[in-house]
Amino acid sequence: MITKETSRRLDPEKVIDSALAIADDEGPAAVSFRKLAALHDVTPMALYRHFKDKEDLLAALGDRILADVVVPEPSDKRWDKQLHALLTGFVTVLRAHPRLADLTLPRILVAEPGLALSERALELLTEGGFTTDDAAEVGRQSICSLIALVTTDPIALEVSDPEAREASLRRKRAALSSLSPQRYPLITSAAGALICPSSRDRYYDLGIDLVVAGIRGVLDQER
Amino acid sequence: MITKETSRRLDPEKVIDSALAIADDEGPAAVSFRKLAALHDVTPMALYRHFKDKEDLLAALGDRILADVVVPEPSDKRWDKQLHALLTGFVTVLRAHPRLADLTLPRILVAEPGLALSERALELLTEGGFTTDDAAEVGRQSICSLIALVTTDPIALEVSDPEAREASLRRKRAALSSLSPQRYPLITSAAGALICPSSRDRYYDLGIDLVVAGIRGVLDQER
DNA sequence: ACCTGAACACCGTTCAAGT
DNA sequence: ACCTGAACACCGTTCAAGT
Repeated sequence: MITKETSRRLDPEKVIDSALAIADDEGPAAVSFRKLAALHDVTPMALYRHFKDKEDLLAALGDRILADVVVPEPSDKRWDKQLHALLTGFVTVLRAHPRLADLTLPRILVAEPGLALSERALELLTEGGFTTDDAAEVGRQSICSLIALVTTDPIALEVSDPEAREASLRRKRAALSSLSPQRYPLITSAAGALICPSSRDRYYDLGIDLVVAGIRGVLDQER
Repeated sequence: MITKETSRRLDPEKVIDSALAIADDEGPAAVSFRKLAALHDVTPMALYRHFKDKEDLLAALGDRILADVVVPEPSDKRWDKQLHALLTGFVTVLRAHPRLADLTLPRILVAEPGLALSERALELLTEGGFTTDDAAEVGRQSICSLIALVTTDPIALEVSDPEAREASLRRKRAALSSLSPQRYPLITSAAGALICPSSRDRYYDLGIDLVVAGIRGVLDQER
């Protein structure tokens, strides 16, 4: 909920609260200093005391999201199982803010929970057999893939505007169903799955499985 | 290059040329109807004859990029080798416009070369053993991962502004080197690889390998 | 059909000034 | 230290009008 603040002093954490609410609802582009200022009964310029510029404000949103990351305790399970659990936890955090997952990428090696996640991922990857440098590159790309998974979640998008969502789905369906089944037999027969996966949990399970299986795969083929 | 147009009639294809040049140089956000209008000696509103709104203009950029996609002829090689080649071709096209790779996602099932690519990918995935629906979901996520690979290419970003790039790298390096090696031993020792991979070709080879290995992996574990 | 002109409702950000 | 006010240089888009 976006509620109007009426306290005397401007609290940057409360500004971030508002910004997060707006961004969740209408996307990061809808966040503006002017809107936030009005919400907090202050001049737009007052915000520049606490945020260097808009990029800095969005970075604060990324940090806020990453604050929810928890790193599971090491267990006796195989390294790849533990990595799977670690990445699943990361994705769960991102899923709370589908339109904002991107904001976390530039903050992962800055915000503390991002660092803890990264360090643990590198531990598990080296335990699996990667060199430190290879672990770094593989880990980096895995994080990017998982962020993309959430960002392009075809179900979550525009939850706040269900009619726009329905309209968008109908448009896509119409476009695909107008294709020639002779020329595109597989696309037309898989139209449903291409537009929108059957289950959201299945979508995420598959996405995470693909990432972890890819990691195991490149490890095997390098030996 | 962004050059000024002086023809009588407004040619939408030439507007797209300019828009692509601006977007490549300064990012999609820097593309504006007003700038394009000035470039073509026309009122901003004149562009609305040819583009419904800004989203429509960016969609045209996505289509323009996808126009370069070529689908390799079927060969006798294994399905996964052929898929690897198909996806490598796709990534090569995207790499020509690192900041714009995102624009292609909503156009893949609309623009003809995107459809041809998708149909061929589904053929190869079903040949590998996926059901049509699973092939659709796996293909979808692979495309998303590869787009993310290009979008987050740590080397390509801000090529137009090399000093900003250097400054950004220096800032990241400073941030990582200020971390405690006791608390983050792997991050600090892998700092170089985390900030910027050694080789660009290696970066892309690894990214594509991860995707294809992931596909093979989930296929095996489902049997 | 194709383009113009003026206007509306927004932006981020700088600068100088107030308390 | 913290906030204001006015201004600058932008945006996308609507509407009514011109040829």
